[in-house]
This record gives sequence, C-alpha cells and structure tokens, in this order.
Amino acid sequence: MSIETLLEAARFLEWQAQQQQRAREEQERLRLEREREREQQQASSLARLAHALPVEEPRIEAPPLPLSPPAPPPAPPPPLATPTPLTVIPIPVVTSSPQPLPPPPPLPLAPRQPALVSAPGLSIKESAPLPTRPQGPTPAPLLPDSKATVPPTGSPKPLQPLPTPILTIAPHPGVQPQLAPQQPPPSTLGTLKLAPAEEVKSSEQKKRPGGIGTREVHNKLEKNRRAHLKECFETLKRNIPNVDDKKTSNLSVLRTALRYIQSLKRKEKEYEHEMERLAREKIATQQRLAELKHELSQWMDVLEIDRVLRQTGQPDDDQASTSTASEGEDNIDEDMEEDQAGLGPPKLSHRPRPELPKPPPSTAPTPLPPHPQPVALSPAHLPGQQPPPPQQKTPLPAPPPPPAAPAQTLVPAPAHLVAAAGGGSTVIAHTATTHASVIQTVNHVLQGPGGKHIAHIAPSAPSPAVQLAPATPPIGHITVHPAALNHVAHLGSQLPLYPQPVAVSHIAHTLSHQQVNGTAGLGPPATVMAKPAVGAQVVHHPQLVGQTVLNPVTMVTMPSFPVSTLKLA
DNA sequence: AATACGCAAGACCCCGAC
DNA sequence: GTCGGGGTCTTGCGTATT
Repeated sequence: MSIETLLEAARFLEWQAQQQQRAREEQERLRLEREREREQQQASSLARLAHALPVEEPRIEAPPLPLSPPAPPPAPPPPLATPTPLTVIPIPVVTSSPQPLPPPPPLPLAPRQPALVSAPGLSIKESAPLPTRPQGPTPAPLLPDSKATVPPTGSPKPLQPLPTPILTIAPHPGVQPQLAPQQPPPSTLGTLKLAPAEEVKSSEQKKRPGGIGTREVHNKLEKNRRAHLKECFETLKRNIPNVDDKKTSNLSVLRTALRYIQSLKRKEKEYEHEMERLAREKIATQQRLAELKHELSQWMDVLEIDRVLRQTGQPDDDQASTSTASEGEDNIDEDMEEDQAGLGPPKLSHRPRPELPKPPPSTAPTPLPPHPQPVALSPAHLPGQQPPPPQQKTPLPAPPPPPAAPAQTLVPAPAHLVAAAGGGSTVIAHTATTHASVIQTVNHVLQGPGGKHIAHIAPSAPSPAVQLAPATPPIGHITVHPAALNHVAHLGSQLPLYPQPVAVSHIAHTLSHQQVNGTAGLGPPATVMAKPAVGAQVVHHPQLVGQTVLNPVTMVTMPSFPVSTLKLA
C-alpha cells in the first residue's frame, strides 16, 4: 500500500512538474513566437523575402495543439497544477529525463507523449534508486543516452534515421537559437535534451502498431516494473528486523521475511494461548469469589433463621430445633461468637435428636411469611403454625441480595424450600447449593415428626420465594445420604443449633478444603468448625480441588434418623 | 482485434572472493 | 585475472482487458 501511495505521490509530483514544465515551455514558446513575430514583422516589413518563415511557424504553433493531448493523461491524478511545482521542479529533472524536457517549442509535442506513457512509474523509481546506487547517476542519463548512443540490442536503431524530421525543424531560425541557450542552463538536462529527439521518434514509432516505439515504451514500462519490484523489496527489507542492508539479495530478503513471518505467527499463537489461560483463570477466580460471597450470605441467612427460630420456638423439648432456639440466643452475633469460640457443646445439649420431633408441622404448610430470602424454613420448623412474630421481619431483613457475583459465576439460583407437608412428611428442601443452608434445612427436616425428609437442593428457579409443594418430585442434585454415617458434615457442624453429626460434602466449582471448611474466606465458619465433640468430620475432596464442577452438588449425610424413613429422590 | 500488463529468458555489468 | 553471485536491461511471449 505504501508503495502505491508513494507511487501516487510521485506521479502527482511528476505531473505537477510536467505541468510546470509545460507552462514554462508555453511561456517560452510564446516569448519566442513574439520575438519571432517581431523579427518576422521586421524582416517582412524590411524585406519580404522570407516566405519560408511563415511555413515554419505553423510547425511551431502546431506543437501547442499536441501539447494539450498529453496533458489529459497526467491530469487524472490530481486536478491541481498550481504553485507547488516550483519546489517540485527538481523532480522533473530526475524523472522527466526521458521525455519532458522538451524546451524546444516545436518538438515538445512528441516527447511529451512518451512521458505520459512512462510517467507513472519512472518518477519514483528512478528518483529513489538513482541516488542510492552507484549506478544511479548513470542510469537516469543512461536510459536516454544508452538508447540514443549505445543501443545494446536493437532499440537505438530508430534514433538516427529519425533525426531528419528534427533536423528539418531545427533549422528554424528562431527556434534553434533559443533551444541552444535553454539546454545549457540545466547541465543535467543536457543529456535529456538529446532524449527529446529520440523520444519524438519513439513516440511516433510507438504509435505505429508493433513499431519500435512500442518496444521503447515496453522497455520503460519494464523498467518501471523492475523499479517497483525493487522498491517493494526494499520496503520489505526495512520491515524485517536484523537485516543487513548489505549482503542481502532479494532472495535472502524473501527467506528472512519468511522466517520472520513464521516467528511472528508462532508468537501470536503463544500469546493467544496465554490469553486463553489467563481468561480461564480469571473466570475460575471470579466463580470462586462469587461462591464465597454466596456462601457467606447464605450462612448469614441461616444464622438469621436460627435466630428467628429460637425466638419463636417453644421451650418444650419436643421441639428440639426450636428448643435450641428457645434458649434465647437471639442474637446472631452471639451465635457467631459462640461458634467462633468453639463452643460446640452447648449446642449439642440443645439438640438432642433430630428425629425427635415436634408436631408434624408438615401438615401445616403454613405459608411462610413471604420470605424474600432465598432460604426458607420447612414448615416443620416453623414455629409452627404460629404466625411469625413480628420480630422475624425485623431481623430477617437481610435478603442477601445475591452477591453481586459476576455473570459467569455458576452460583445457583436462590433457594427454594419445598416442604412436602403431606402425611408422608417428606420435606424437600430445594435450595441453592449452599451447604450451610442445606445443612440447616436438613436438620430442620430431620427434626420433623415424620422423620422422612429429603433435602433437595438444586439450582432452581430464580424466584427466592419459598414454595410448599408437596407434590414436587424431588429432583435430585441433592443427596441426603443416610448411609454415610461416618461423615459428619463440617458444614453441618457449623450450625450451632444442630449438633448431630451430619456429613456434607459440598462440591462446587473449585473448592478447596479450606473453602469448604470456610476457613479460607469465611472467618466465622472456621471457628465454628471446631466441634470435635460432636464428632464432626470433614470430608476432603482433594481430587476435586482445582477442578471445575458443573452443576454443583451438595451431599448431606444424616445418620441420625432411620434409613427406612428416608425417601430418596 | 488491439492494447495493456506481467513474466521469464538471455545478455550484460558490477562487485567481492579466491 | 578469473569466477560466481547479484542486479539491471532488453525482448518476446502469454494472458487479460477493452
């Protein structure tokens, strides 16, 4: 492209130069004509012997007409022919060498035509190469000269025969004298001057189909092509690092360029891979962050709920879950503190056996207070059928707006707690995959009278509202696993209210052991974990660490209730 | 069919190495 | 001085365009 633009620019400059040259020629011609006219007038007036003069004049004037034809071709590039040329003038000297110089008024016509033909490329190429190369100086003149003087092959032939017409013109009294003076000034043009005559012939010949002129033109074009090619090679060379200006043949340039391009491609691939890797890391990190946030929010919700339960709970032992709450730990902060303090035992005492239950609340799908929160309590735990004390509303305010997690996060949708209040007392806790809430839900369920509870946890509909859907078939991401009795969910243990051993393995995107335990990002849970007394065991999933798991699964193992009563999804 | 354009072959020249 | 490499120039031919 740059070459093209350069060519365009060069053409434009050349064109301007030509215009300038032409204008000067015109002026010169007019001046000559005036003088000649004067002379003629004087001569004619003095002596009417000069009949021949008028004949010649027509020739002189004839040129102008032809001049116009050449102009059009160059014109195309830019309409401007204005002042700039002055500066450009040098260029014409360089490039126009072949043709433009036609100072001689009569002759210019022919020379210009060739110029038109060759103009496009010559300007740039010759200009560039000439200076650079040692040959440079010679070539410009050489072209005309070589053709004119020494025709290596056969091109020059026409030159000598053709001169005759020129000679005829030359004889003009007025023209010749002037031509002579003009030529001297531009010494460089001297050679060029010779060219015009040749060019005239060539132009004439070239007009003839298949004539020598065509060959000349073709040679020029070919030369332009070579120059262009050379320019391209130089450009290419410039764009290749570590290329010696010397010793670099075109072939070597091509080879070097090839190697360079290949290396660039390799680098490009490497960078692409690096970018992909970084992008994956970013996504994983974002997911992890989102999950941690979500867990934190859920955990807070659980605490909140527990607090509510305690507040609303009955002091009776029957309602174990509530009883614990009844102990008056209204303050979440206290729970937190306790948990952090590692005060597990007290809770244990609170929680006898989940199985022990309280009145089958299941039947009472008492509509949970429109709980905006993602986590809801199974009816069994709801203080039953008791209208939620107003207090609930106040403490529950924190509907943890789903942590502003990045869109990419796989964090499941808000939780749904589906409580099957039916006689079967199958409680399905459909909630998001947050172990804390899961545990809690399960624990609550277990406490229910029926004893048949299934905590169903899965990413569900976005609506955070609690749904009581007895008929809802348990869908199973979840897994309440009575069999795995040996495992005590660390998360379960986190719940201060329900000390019974519960194993929960929360498999999420990229969870490390610390993350599962909450020791990594969650300060409070970490301390809560310390409940060895309860027999809590943390199930490690080292094989999952660092792995991305789609469809996070939460496993809750609850040994405390009879397996027979369990209804799996 | 005429013209324009590009390519390749041959000839020539220049320069550095031996 | 010779040789080889590289570059330039000229020319003919083939193809595309008008």
